[in-house]
Amino acid sequence: MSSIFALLDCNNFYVSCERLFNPRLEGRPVVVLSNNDGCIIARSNEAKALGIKMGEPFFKCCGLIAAHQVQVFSSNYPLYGDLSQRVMDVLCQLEPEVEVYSIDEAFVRIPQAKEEALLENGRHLRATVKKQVGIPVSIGFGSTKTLAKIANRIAKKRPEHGGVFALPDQGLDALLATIDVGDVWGIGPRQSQKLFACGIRTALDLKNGNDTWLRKHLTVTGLRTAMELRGISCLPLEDIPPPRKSITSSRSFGQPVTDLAWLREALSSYIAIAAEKLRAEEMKTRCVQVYLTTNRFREGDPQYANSKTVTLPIHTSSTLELIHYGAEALRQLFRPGYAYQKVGVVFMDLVSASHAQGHLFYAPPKGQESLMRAVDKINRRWGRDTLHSAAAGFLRPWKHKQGRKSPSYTTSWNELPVVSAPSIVKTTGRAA
DNA sequence: TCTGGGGTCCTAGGACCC
DNA sequence: TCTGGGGTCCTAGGACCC
Repeated sequence: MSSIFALLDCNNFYVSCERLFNPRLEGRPVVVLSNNDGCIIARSNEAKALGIKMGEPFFKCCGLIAAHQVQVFSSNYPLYGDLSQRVMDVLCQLEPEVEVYSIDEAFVRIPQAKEEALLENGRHLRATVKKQVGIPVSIGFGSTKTLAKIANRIAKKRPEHGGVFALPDQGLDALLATIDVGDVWGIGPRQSQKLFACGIRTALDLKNGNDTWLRKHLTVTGLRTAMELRGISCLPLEDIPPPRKSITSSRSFGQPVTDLAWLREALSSYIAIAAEKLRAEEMKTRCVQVYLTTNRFREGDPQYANSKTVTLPIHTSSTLELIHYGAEALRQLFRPGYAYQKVGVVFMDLVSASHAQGHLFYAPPKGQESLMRAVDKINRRWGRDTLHSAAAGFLRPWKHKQGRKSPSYTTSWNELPVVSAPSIVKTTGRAA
């Protein structure tokens, strides 16, 4: 029996998370910034209406933001991650076949049904998430993932549908003719430009494109997208996430760094973050890539960017071992006389911890695994960085900016929201 | 002054093999 | 006059996603 895909997408997710604990933000323009308070990565509808663009550098729209009293927040991933989990939990309780696609999106596979039944189901999901978590979502239905994406877009952009929309069988082409080809999932700016130049301007044009031409100019992924627009499902629901292939950790510095010792500190702390994730997923790595780069936007400055990959004797998940190899790679990469903007680490060649190969002639340092288990346990209980490698430093002058972060309301005991009823209780705590 | 971070997939081209 | 064909594996770079 054929099935239908639904895409559930949280509206302006990070902004909605901020509003949940700060209702005064309702109806006002709000934006959330990327790490290091660099770019705009989430906007309320009011902020979008002001013309603030996604991905725009913060410093470029400061004027607009001040003039309209736009509320600005640093990103608060512990909060967003926790609320995302709650949304997905609700969804999984209501639907058996769910693929969590990103922090704010999930695909659901449901049996084929009449349009009105789909819409009814969607309205129920939407109301339940709103009631139990408080986050507004939009839901779109289509016969493939790509079509569900388009339906979701229509649900979000056209308020008359009340946040839920199902693509009809009749008149689908007329709808696709209203969608820019660049707004189709999988068609990015480069391909969009190429397609436009060749007269393919809408989703309908792409759907009707010539297969040989599409294969040649957009590769198999582009052809797959066209097939999906025709209602031929090429992208299955991945309700069991495939094993992860790499883990990255990197940050831009709050200010340029020239000194190898500071770079090593920063790198060590990023390695610690990535290694913690590695252990949390019960995996090990044998391949560590370190990279560093100067600020490419400062065209007058001398530029340098490079990376080095080292292969370890055997797989490991020990922060200390990984820092050891990472630091050596960094030492080889480092060139004096540059103002560095970022270092980062990538773990590749990941295997499940229980399937890691041993080595006939190499014995890993003893006691690392139990040490790391203890460190993780302490940090889970008392907060990240309660216990960390000395290599990751203490002063951390390189640390990124995060000047406008809201509290971690739902994940830190010290930052719980405080609700007060002034006529009854005089609060002594910090106001929420 | 100030421009994010973390992923995946695909292809072309080189190295190497028989 | 005349220099094969077919295959695998690896990597760097590009494109896309949120």
